[in-house]
Amino acid sequence: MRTSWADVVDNAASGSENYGSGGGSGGPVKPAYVPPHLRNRPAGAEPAAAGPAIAHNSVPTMNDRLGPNGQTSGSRWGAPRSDYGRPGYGGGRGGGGGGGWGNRGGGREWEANPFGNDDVEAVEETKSEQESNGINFDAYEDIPVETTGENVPPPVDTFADIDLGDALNLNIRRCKYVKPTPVQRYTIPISLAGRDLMACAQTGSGKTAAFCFPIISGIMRGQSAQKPRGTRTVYPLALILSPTRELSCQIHAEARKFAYQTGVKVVVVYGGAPINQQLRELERGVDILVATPGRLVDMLERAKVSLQMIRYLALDEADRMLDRGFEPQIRKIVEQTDMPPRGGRQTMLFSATFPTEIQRLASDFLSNYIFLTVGRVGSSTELIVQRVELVQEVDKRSHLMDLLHAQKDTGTNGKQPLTLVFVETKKGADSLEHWLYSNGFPATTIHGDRSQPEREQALRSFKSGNTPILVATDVAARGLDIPHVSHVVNFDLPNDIDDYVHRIGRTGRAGKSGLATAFFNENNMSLAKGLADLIQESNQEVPAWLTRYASRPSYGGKNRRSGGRFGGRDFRKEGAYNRGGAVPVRITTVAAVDTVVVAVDTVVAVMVVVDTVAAVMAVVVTVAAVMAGVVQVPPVLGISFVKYK
DNA sequence: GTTTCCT
Repeated sequence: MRTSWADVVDNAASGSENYGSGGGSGGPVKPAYVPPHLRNRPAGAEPAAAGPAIAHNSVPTMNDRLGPNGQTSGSRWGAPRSDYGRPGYGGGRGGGGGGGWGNRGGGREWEANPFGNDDVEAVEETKSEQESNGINFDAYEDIPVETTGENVPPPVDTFADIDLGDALNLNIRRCKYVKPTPVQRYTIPISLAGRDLMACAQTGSGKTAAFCFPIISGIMRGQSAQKPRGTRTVYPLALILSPTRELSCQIHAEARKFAYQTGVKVVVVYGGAPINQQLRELERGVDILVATPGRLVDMLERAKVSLQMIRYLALDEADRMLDRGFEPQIRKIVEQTDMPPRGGRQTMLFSATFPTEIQRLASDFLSNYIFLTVGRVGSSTELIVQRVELVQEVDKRSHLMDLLHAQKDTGTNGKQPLTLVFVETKKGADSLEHWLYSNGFPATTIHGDRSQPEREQALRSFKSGNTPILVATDVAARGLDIPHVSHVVNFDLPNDIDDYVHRIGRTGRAGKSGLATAFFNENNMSLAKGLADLIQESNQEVPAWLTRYASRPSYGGKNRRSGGRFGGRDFRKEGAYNRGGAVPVRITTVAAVDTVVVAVDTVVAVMVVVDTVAAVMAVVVTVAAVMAGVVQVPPVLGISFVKYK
């Protein structure tokens, strides 16, 4: 039987004091002012020849790493690498593309243009579309930011302030990203400085770009060691892990845009799809590997992939990746493979939420990291109008139908707005979808019992508006960037307030507003306090009945918020025994005040059960002293010390 | 009690 710190903490259902918000990927950005020197440039212009928009330092090193085939890559900043023997990158289809790129190499492949329109000038042409697809930067004004850690690099105000490289800068313009979002302003300099990072930022605030840009930039400019040769094993330089297949696909699609014509190759692997096809893709070259944990473990065990060259590790939805369900696989990937240890790689963890106990776990993977929170608790969700309605189980369906009927009339252009309905179980999802469909509502469903093609079809059908109602389990709760979701219905509320935060974060993205409705009844009492506090912190009115439930001690449940502070707190700052960077003793109060879990590091842990608050404090002080080597263990209070692993 | 994550 496996026992770990994670299990202890997780089973303990500890009360934590942490909270964050947000979590998503970069959405579309408001087209805006293009400085004169960037105007009228041929879209496909070879940056190295066209003259950099940003003065790059003249690093005298060549990117001379060897590709899997042993060819030398002659490229550095801006220029496409030829280390996979690719041919001319072909400029790009459609208007404007063309020139410059792709006069190198002579290989076999053509890099598909991930952009619909390759013309940088389109940035200006689409100014009139601001309202429809722009990030509402006004929504990001005055966002409180907290950073902790040693020597935190200062934020930047514009992409031009960052030395990302010509090719990447061009892609940023192609993406119509004009100005970095707050999380990007802070994380990109931190990442470029080579620092490890734990970042909490709001849903839909642009985290994907925040970790992709520095990785791509770093690989473009990086000195690289020679990859081992003579095997069919592939050696990615960066690994991005995410908790669902669809999210990995989404990250891959985003990253491919950012990496277009940089020579940096991005590949995604995930379950439910033919593995041989993915292996072939890998063998054509991979710098950045985006993966779900299961499929990656499979490939590692088959020795198809080696992590020994990994320079960057990013965990998206990092708190989910380190909770009980995923933690063993993540440990296997990060700690039990040939991946360089922490300190030997750069590790970046991102999520909208970061419970304290997960921060503790996460610190195992980090080295002298910077902790960053962007966004006040509440500001993350102020754009999302939250409604909580008292609905009994038997009334849920008819109540949902009322909501759907009501908003049918509010749709624009004769189209019903997109509604995402979360349920607790896979069976429940199928059953609700069937019921909706037979009642004349075009719905589809996404959950883990459906085949991967079915899941992807459901998502496409929802996005396109063909079936404007999507019934989903938590597979769709995190990270997915689905434009135009105007309403999230928590048909069944989740057990964890953090899951609620992520679910409602599927609407109100990129600074837009959204609506979230929750059906609350006696089965959700444990969520009452968390929900009431969250709504309160979002400056919205809490229903009186919910306040009453929340104030009942037995129903209050845990409150993971940190007193209306920022989106999360660096757990290193908490407690009296862990000041400074090192963490001599980690303490979690569990459930009630009668249980304390103390961990000294990942190897040794002690569980102590006592019965009064005073005893808890006595134990804490004692254990801390013991661990610090100050005193011998006294036989205090009949404490049982359980050592494991 | 559930949901993700290799066949």
